[in-house]
Amino acid sequence: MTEVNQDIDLSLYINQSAIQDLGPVIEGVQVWGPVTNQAFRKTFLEWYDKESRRLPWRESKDPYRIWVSEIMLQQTRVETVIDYYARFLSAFPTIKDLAEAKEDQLLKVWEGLGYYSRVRNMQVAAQQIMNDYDGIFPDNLADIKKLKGIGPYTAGAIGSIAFNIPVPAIDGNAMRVIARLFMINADIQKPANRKIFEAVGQYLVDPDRPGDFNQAIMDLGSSFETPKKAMPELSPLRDYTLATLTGTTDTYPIKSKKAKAKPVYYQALILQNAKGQVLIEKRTQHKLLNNLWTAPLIELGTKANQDLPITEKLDFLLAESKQNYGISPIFMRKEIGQVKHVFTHLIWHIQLAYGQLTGEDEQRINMLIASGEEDYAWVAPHQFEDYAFPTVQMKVWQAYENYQEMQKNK
DNA sequence: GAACCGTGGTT
DNA sequence: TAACCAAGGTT
Repeated sequence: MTEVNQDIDLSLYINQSAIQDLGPVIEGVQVWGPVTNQAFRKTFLEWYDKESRRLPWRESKDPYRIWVSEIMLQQTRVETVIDYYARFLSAFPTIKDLAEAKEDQLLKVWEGLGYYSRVRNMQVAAQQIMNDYDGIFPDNLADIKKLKGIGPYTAGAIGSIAFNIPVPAIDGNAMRVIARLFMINADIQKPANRKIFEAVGQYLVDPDRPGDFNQAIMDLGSSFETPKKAMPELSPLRDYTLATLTGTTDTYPIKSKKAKAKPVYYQALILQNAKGQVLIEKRTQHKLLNNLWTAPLIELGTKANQDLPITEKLDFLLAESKQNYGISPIFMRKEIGQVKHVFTHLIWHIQLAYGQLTGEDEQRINMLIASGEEDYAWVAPHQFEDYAFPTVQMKVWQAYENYQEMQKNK
């Protein structure tokens, strides 16, 4: 089989770098030998001991705390996580608290952090721990991997950090660092290629200090070995990193492009009752933003039927609100603003329409709410603490507020 | 295995 | 500004 890093002949660098011996070929990757590996770990961990970042979740080895931090950090920046981390632990200090919490409360604490299934899965896992492991976080990799929301990376991270299990934690940082170490020509976007990095990572990881080793990779990946504008010549591993030795840092890792986000068009209904409260709806039965609250949304499709004249569009809205909500606002006179929100794979374009409800409409809605079967609620502006809103809805509130300000100034 | 699932910062 | 990116996992 052709080597994945055939572009480079490692043997040429022996004694021309920190590489001293040749090792095995692992998943097609020619790596350095045991002598170099020992020196590499020593250099790396000495750097980590001196230069590691001080982060809240590094103050404790409590597996629960490590777990919470690892879930929050998935696809999320360190600076963003810090505040959420403190608030989450304050709201749910133990696994038991998490297992017994109400979902609405969970989502409220997670509000704005995104990828909301993370916190739902975490609660399921907390319940698994209560039921299957007597409330004690499992201390072996096989059981850790059984927990909902914990995949190969997170299992490795928790296992190595909290329990000193000698395994790698292969995330984006690790794949980038390892790809540059050995000039690995494998597309890190393809799931099948992750086994290459796991195998090489397993070879590299320090068996005595796996947690520190894995966190050292995180720190390196966020300092000198960043995706863009890397400063490889300042890295403690510069003499071990083949991409640095050959000036090819920007070539690695190889990564194919993702699909572009597609537009979807919506109308948001800002429906006011006599008290000036606005109707909101819980997104049950959805996958995106499930169980979070938004203004009633009417999907118009993937094409802007923006070409419709306003009057026709508003007639359409009246028909839709009658059909979807059983109501006919006495006036839905115009579009009062617009919101654009970008998700990973979707772009929402939302037009806001304002309507005042008749007493009859309001009564009908109130009966729905009182019956407990429909997920509607009235909220006063700036009195939102009881409901979890996604960021897109916060933008809708902002647009509505802007409209009200404009009216006031007229 | 590809598509899905959020948000905010950087380039 | 559009594209890319960040300590991924589930379906």
